[in-house]
Amino acid sequence: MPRTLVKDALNATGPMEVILLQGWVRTRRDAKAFSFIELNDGSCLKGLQVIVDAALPDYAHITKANTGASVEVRGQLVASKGAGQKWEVVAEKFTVLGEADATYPLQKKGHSLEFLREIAHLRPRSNLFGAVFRVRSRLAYAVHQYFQAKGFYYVHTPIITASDAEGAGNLFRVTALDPSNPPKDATGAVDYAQDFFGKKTFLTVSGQLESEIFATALSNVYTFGPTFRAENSHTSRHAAEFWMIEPEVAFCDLHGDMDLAEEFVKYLIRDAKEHCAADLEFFSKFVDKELLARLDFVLERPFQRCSYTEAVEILTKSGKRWEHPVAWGDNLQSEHERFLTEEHFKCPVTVYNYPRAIKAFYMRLTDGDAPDRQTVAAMDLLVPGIGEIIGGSQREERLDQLKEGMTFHHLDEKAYWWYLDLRRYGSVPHAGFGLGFERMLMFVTGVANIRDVIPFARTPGAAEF
RNA sequence: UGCCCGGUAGCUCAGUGGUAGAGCAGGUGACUGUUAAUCACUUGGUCGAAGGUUCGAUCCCUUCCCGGGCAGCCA
Repeated sequence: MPRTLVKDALNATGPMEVILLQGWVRTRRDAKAFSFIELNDGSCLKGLQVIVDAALPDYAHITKANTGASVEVRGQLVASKGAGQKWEVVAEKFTVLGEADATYPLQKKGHSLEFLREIAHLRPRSNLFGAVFRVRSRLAYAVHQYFQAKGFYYVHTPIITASDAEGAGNLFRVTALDPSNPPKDATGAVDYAQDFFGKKTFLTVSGQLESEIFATALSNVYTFGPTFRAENSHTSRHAAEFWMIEPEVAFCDLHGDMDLAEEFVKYLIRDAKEHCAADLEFFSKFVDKELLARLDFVLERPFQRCSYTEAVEILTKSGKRWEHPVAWGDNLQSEHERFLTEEHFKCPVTVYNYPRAIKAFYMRLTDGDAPDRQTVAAMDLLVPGIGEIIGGSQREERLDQLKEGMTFHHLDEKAYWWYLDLRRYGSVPHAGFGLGFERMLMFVTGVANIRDVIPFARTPGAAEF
């Protein structure tokens, strides 16, 4: 007999004569003549109440059906006599498949997130993490739906890369050399020419440069994959391994890029609201009371846009005392970004046209800037509570300007010969951005720590599981 | 990497210079169409580790380990 998921049983339109359920016991309440079991199989947040009558031959096993035990129930789906649920199952056959003794760490009470992180192999069985990872799955799907429906092609950019100077943080080295006895060259340095790839290689920090190759062939492309940064970051919004979505669009300028970013973010929020309503309600109740109101608010209005120069003016005139002074040419600090999105605009803000010196070499030089206020067509999307969720730019499509940019940033043209070739042959204006998938999840779920929206977080000093 | 906070029962925490307590969980019993059930009783601790100060340290000091927050780096 086929198994019925709890989700489908709860959505039943009428009683059912016989139904098979398999899942895990969340809690058991014993009465004199029968027991109540709350059965959860992860298919949805809610569990299904099972009634096991003491007259059943299987009732002897009921004491083994503790919180955490896996069980199988065959029985009748009937309208519940109790309040709190529409349907319940009256067991006819009840089997404990896998016991869980008193050492089972998940109790029928709230646990701290820190504790749950230490038991990352069991935390998906909790309400909160079940909900988080259902939303994560749904949004990953929505990413593909969004881009595929818009005619974007999905490109798999390499995980192992030889580009080591993209300016996006420290890289993890990939090597097959024996670390205790590496080959040396004439100068005594490690000879990577003898390594697996014949050169230094790293885990990717971004698929952007490669996706530009495909954008200048397939027009509209996106990547969605793991990204690695060997930064020693101890914050609630940084991980060493995270997933990033990077669309790259040919024949697109910075404004088209910002439009796309805004539409995409709103699409994901709308999709989660539509397909993960129960899970979002749970977050709204137990994680962040203002979550649903904030998501609605964000959906309803256009994101604010302001140039870096305007942002500096706003910050300067705010009358606020900044820990880090505000000056044109300096990077916006967290406190500045938070002020813009949380206090000044009180909504997501896209800041664009940043000073050239603080941005990457591949960003397009803005025409007509004063010589001492040179900017590039970069944009950051800032959201309340998290800060930067998207970073993007229009890419420099003009060969001479790109070369000049590389000189400006002290990069070696030779290492980027293929990247320059894209500007030599049929170059087109193009733009793209990177959305941190986990940061998006944090925004949608209200979960405040990035370690709690990724199944197995990799952070400095932590690679368990 | 810098600054700050924390580590006491399985979990969440309180506490004191004289070697410890609560709630929940676990166990036993009672009771109940219950629903984080309820009530009674009960088991349970090298107070993160190592040094030091002290007659005596879980408490004070130092170092280390671990967790967390903020900043920088960014997504």
